[in-house]
Amino acid sequence: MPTTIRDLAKQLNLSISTVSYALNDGPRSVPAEVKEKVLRLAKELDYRPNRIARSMVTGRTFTIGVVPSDQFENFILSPFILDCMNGIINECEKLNYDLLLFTRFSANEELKVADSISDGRVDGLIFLAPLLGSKLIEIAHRRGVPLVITHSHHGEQYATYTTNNFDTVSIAVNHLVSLGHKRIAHVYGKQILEDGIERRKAFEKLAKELQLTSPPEWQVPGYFTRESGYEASLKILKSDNIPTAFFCSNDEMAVGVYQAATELGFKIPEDISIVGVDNGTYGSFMNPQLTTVSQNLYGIAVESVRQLSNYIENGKEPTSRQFKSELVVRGSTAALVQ
Amino acid sequence: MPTTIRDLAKQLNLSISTVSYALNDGPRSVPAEVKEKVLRLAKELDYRPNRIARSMVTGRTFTIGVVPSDQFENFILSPFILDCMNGIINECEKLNYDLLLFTRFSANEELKVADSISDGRVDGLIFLAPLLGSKLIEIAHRRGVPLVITHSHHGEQYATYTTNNFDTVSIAVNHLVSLGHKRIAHVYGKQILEDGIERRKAFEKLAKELQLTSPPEWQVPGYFTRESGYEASLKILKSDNIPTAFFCSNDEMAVGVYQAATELGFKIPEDISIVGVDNGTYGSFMNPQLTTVSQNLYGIAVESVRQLSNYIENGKEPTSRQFKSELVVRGSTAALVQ
DNA sequence: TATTATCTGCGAAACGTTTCGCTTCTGGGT
DNA sequence: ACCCAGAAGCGAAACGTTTCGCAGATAATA
Repeated sequence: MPTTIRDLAKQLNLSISTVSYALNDGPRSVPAEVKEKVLRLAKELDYRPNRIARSMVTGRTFTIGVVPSDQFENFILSPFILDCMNGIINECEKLNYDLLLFTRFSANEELKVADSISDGRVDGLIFLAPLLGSKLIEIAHRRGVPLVITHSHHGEQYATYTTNNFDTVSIAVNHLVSLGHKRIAHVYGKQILEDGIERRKAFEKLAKELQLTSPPEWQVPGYFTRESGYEASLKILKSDNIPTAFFCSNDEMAVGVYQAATELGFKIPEDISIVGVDNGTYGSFMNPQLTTVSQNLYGIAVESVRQLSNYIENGKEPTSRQFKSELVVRGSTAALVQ
Repeated sequence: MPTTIRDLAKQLNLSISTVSYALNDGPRSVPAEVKEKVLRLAKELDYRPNRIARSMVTGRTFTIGVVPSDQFENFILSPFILDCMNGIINECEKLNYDLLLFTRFSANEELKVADSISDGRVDGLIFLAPLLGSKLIEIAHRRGVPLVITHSHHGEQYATYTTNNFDTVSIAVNHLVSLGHKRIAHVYGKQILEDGIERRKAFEKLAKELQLTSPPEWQVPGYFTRESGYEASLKILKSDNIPTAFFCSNDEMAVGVYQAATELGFKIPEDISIVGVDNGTYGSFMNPQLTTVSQNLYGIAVESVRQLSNYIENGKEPTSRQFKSELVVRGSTAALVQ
């Protein structure tokens, strides 16, 4: 059995409270020699406070919970999630939080998950790009768990950290247009995620405004995964009506388009230009490197942790923020040659 | 304030213990109607047991801690770590554990980290490819925390889940040799990780045995990162003595070599063959796709979680296992044409 | 009928902390 | 000499559970 504070008190003929004050440097003072005695014995007996017991009385756990969106197997493999996680982890390290990763996110156990995320183990929650219909947020909120949301809104009452999807798409499409492209296909993402829906709408709007050639059969559904990008673009590329450029709602799908295009003998960017969204790590691995719209996933993650922490520690209400997207021109886009 | 078991007991004029038995279906029986009454009120008042309090008395947290190796910034971005984490997460979900990700892994705080990982918040620990000199394992072990180690040994007394590095390297090198390559460079990995050291030794041994041409200036140091692979290979590729193939101690560095080679106008695999290790997700994104030695990172992760869990739940001592590596031939290697 | 088992249910201890209220002692200021 | 502030220290409550030991009632066994 590990040493407890009681063991220390007994061996030193001190009360538990005095030992506690000595160990924690407060909230009451103890004479220097007593403190020293206590610390020495603590070290000798390899004492370390039981965090569970401490949490029990203080109500604090110094742990932040990360809730991935449900129905999202292997979510950690998604470069999008990855960059988010990286920001969260690094900022948590700075602010001295550990991270609890909830694993039971299967769709059919929503209530169990709801209990799991609000059972006192965390000081606050970060919802990572939650699905649109998810009730978890509302439940956690009602139960008084501090929370912030990244990459989605879910109502005015929540603090959200997002980008403006219309701007994002606009940046990508205008880049293509400025290179002379008018015939642009869109591989859109999951339609149960805010980003997926909004970007699709944005592209439709822009296509009209900019008078692009982009018939319905060039609007193809992906699921924000490489495979889906591959499948979706394959259909278009095998048809007899081929666009000169692809706008992909995220980088992963863009990678799939690369693959499809390359397999069919198209050269990137000579035959086909491709733009993605996210500026994930993968993109720069490609050859040619992927042109993309950077979402500052890292910064968004950092900010959401900061605000959550500030609420937990100081009660300062987190305020929503929308981040700017930014064009990252690399090798997968080129001027159209007629 | 959330509803407590005491609230339920008071409202129902029952004792706390009876309510507890009703809620937990044991360890003592309660009449059906009482149980129903309790469950109904529990639902009505949105009662959910405080997990901290439960842990306090049971000593169980149903949480497994993941300890990344120290001095490893942005570790989650490493595809190697990623695949490990993915296996861990998925298996934890199956076995109903949540995951605590320790964040304070800065080198200069080893003792703090040591306390952090052994303060009662987890039922067991997984050490993810720990550094060779790390004292954390020994400390945690001494303190009685159940633990397993992946991708490293650290002494007979620990349960470890690894691959045979000599075999791994041998598979890669023999593949190259079978294609006619004799002039092979090696971008080796971090020399504070067991994998880095062992693979380097293995390559040296094999180079001798197979009478390869691989002068010292072709043994270049990388740090298991893409950047380091790029830098390391650049030197070789810019010299006037160019190998026909590169063996890279992991996929990430191989990606760096791709980049360097491509920039300098070498064609893969026509001019230069490249083999990596790990079979990480990235490799299949490359063009041509990377030939690699698969390490079954996922399986290793799954097994380590299983064994750890089996020890926690049933006291069954975890037993070390060594996993087989496997050649995955893709597009980055080709027969040597002279 | 007497004895023993089973069912109900309660009270209280225990887990390991933090912290409040209280008492006693010391020393400085009038 | 007296008062009061502050220091030093102790005991106990509190956090919210689980579970043990007991006791009384009811049912089963001989």
